Amino acid sequence: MIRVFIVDDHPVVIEGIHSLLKNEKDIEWAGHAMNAQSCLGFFVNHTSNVILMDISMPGMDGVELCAVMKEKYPGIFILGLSTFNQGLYIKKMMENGASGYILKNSSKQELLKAIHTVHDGGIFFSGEAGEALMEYQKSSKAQLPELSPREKEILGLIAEGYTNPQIAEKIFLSPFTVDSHRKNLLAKFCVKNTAALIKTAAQLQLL
Amino acid sequence: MIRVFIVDDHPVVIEGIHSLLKNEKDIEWAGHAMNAQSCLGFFVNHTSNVILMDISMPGMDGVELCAVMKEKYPGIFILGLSTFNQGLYIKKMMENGASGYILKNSSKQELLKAIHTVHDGGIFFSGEAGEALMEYQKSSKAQLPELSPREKEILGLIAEGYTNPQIAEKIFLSPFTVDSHRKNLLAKFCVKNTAALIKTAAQLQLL
DNA sequence: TCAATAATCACCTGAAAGGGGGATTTTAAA
DNA sequence: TTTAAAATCCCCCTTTCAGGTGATTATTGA
Repeated sequence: MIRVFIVDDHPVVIEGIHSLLKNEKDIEWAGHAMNAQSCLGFFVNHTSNVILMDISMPGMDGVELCAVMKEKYPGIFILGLSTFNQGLYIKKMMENGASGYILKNSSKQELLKAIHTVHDGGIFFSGEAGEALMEYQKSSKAQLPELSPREKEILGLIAEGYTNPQIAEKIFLSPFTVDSHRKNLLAKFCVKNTAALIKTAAQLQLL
Repeated sequence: MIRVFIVDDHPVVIEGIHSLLKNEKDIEWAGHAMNAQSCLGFFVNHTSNVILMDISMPGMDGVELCAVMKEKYPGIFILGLSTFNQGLYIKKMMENGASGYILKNSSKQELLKAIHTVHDGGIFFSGEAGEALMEYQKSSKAQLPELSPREKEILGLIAEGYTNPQIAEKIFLSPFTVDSHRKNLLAKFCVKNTAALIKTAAQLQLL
């Protein structure tokens, strides 16, 4: 018997999935939580093998909650749930122990298949999400340059409108050093000037 | 009798709202569409007074669909529906004839109240959405500077990484002119350099 | 222990951006 | 028709940025 628990802050979504699953013979409704806190508190008394978890929730989001839950209850399988098709989040979710990812605009058939697959220890991706992940992994180096902490810090300050001398004063560095970091940022993002740098960073949600 | 029709690309949402409304005495389920096209095609044969409409859908989005539907069927009331709490979209939706806006993480009570309110010709906003709208309208002038077509064009080219001389060559202008527009952009956005300009524009979804 | 990376600092050069100051001409609205 | 806004153009000067080249010092992982 598959016991499904859901964590989502949208009543409509909880109701919808409940409605889709309630007539399934091999699936039992284990309950729901509307946020990460109540999930952590409430879940102790329940047993569930599969958790459907919204990636974006107020307070602690699904990505973090996923890690905590997997640590406390290694036996459960977590299926990410979202309206978005965001390669970045899917990857983070997987790194934190999720067994798969499904979009809320998936069909009932796809939802059932996903639940069964992860319950059997498999990995499932929504068609589009799967493609997004592939796309992401293929081009991750080009799209998401790995930034050092210092580079992230300086990128943020550049976006705020600070000039090299101002940044240097602010974080107690030589203007030369700040300039080096800035040039490395341009190189890592494969862009020629600040405008393109900030636009790209904004698009990749790094700001 | 209130006849509710829903346009949303998420089966879970359709199912959830259907489930929440099916036991309501004065509400009748008029059907659903999964995208703007099928809504436009399918809706002719149906009568409905209230349409719940997702603002973000593949293809034509709710904002556009709202305008089209209101033109074809002026008698219906449209209630925007979204996971987000985005003042900008709410405003656009309202400008296109919507009677209100509700978040998908609203309670059943709030959903019912919203449906009844718009059916009676009123205007309804989800608590948070309402605040967002107020916040938006209060600060809209400061946050959303009015840009001339030329300025928008040049802003876009700056974001692409083109320099003044390159832009000048591209759109057959003097570099001086491009520079003037650039300086006007900085002034209108109340920022001191390109980095802050692009960040602000990206945050306001102008890119 | 060795290699790789991050982080730091430095200089030179030319190009671009930013802060001022003006000016004329279209175009659209009042 | 007058006015306002947009769009166009020009020049001054200073600062900042970007490209190139080079270096030393942690820190960390293999």
